[in-house]
Amino acid sequence: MGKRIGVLKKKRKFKKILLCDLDAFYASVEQVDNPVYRGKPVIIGGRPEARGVVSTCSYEARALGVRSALPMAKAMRLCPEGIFLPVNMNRYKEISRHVMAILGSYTPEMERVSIDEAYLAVSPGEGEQTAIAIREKIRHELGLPVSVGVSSNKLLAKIACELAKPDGWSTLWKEDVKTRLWPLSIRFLPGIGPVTEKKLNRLGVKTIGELAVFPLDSLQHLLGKTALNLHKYSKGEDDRNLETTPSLKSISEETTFARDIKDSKEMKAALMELAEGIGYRLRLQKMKARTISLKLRFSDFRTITRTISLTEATDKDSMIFQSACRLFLPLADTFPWRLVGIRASGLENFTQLSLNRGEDKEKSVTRVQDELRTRFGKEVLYRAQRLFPDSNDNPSSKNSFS
DNA sequence: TCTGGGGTCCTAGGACCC
DNA sequence: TCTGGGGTCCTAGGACCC
Repeated sequence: MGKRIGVLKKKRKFKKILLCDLDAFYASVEQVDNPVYRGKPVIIGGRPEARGVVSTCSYEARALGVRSALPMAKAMRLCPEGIFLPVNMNRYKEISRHVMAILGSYTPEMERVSIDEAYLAVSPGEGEQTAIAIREKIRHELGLPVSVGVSSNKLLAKIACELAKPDGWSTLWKEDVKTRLWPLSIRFLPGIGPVTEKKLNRLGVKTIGELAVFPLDSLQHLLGKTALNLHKYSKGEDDRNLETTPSLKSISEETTFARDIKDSKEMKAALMELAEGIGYRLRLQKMKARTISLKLRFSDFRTITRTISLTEATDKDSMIFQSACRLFLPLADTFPWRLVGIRASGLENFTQLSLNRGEDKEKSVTRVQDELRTRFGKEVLYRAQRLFPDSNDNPSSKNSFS
């Protein structure tokens, strides 16, 4: 009887899922801001002499073989006529806020995936019209191309968007799985990168269709827990919900030196800057971290991490710096170093209980510094610290490795 | 050709506790 | 004299994504 009721239950109308992804976002923003760049190979990235890589490039540059993560020096050889620009993150964030506001005006159910990408859930009848409207509105208000995929779940929406790029939109439904999903390379599935692709290729699995008919138990042997998800994906199944309010799990900053360094003093200065950056962002988020990790990359590109759990969560620059130094100490003679990073995890929300009256000197100095940083940026803060070194006498700066 | 930065999630071993 | 089993936390490394 119970089963019978289940069968009779009114069939649920499922929402449509849209994935909106701005095309070559940073490069497109630069082309909108500077019309002379339009139709030309625009390449955004770090300085080649500082070992920078390509962040994003316009489709004109892609046609010449330039790709994200390519070393800038190589991009310059591939594309000597290219327009090479530094990353102007503040500008991209500003545009991103505008884009997200437009997307949010179509539905409250939105998951922001990154600076240039978001999932939307809309009523069953509104998928295609919304895709068209969004593309027109973003083009009209901001001049930016955006691709949109429409389907019944995140996976198919994502792949539909991928297939629609650049500057298009498309759908990909469950009934299209065999004809349109299965012929695609397994690299279209989220979670399959170069390593997993190679593993699967060795088993003779190259397309999503081949993955779908591959025995699940052999797949689990090879890939563990992810096998089950991939197997579902290969059949176009995906039950992930939209995460409309994702929680932050960690905050990290890292820096690659322009040249490998050997000097512990230089390392200390770098750690200090990273610790201050992370402390600032923790306080901005009103969070404290229970775990601090140090990341080192050596000149041969070998990378190690060291982690310490604190007895009490912290948002203090000095505590983050000290923890990083403690982790670094046993490694102080393992140079030369190429990269150093600090990560704060085990994040806890906290609400400030004490008012300014009760705060100690370090706290009040930090608060003033944070305000400077928020208003004028970190370069201005550092200049102020050099001009008024007294304001920089918080305990952290007295620490050293020995 | 010499390989960024900021994230998430998974695995696996060991410590520790009951 | 031989050696449990489960749960949780911590740590290190790696794959992947944008």
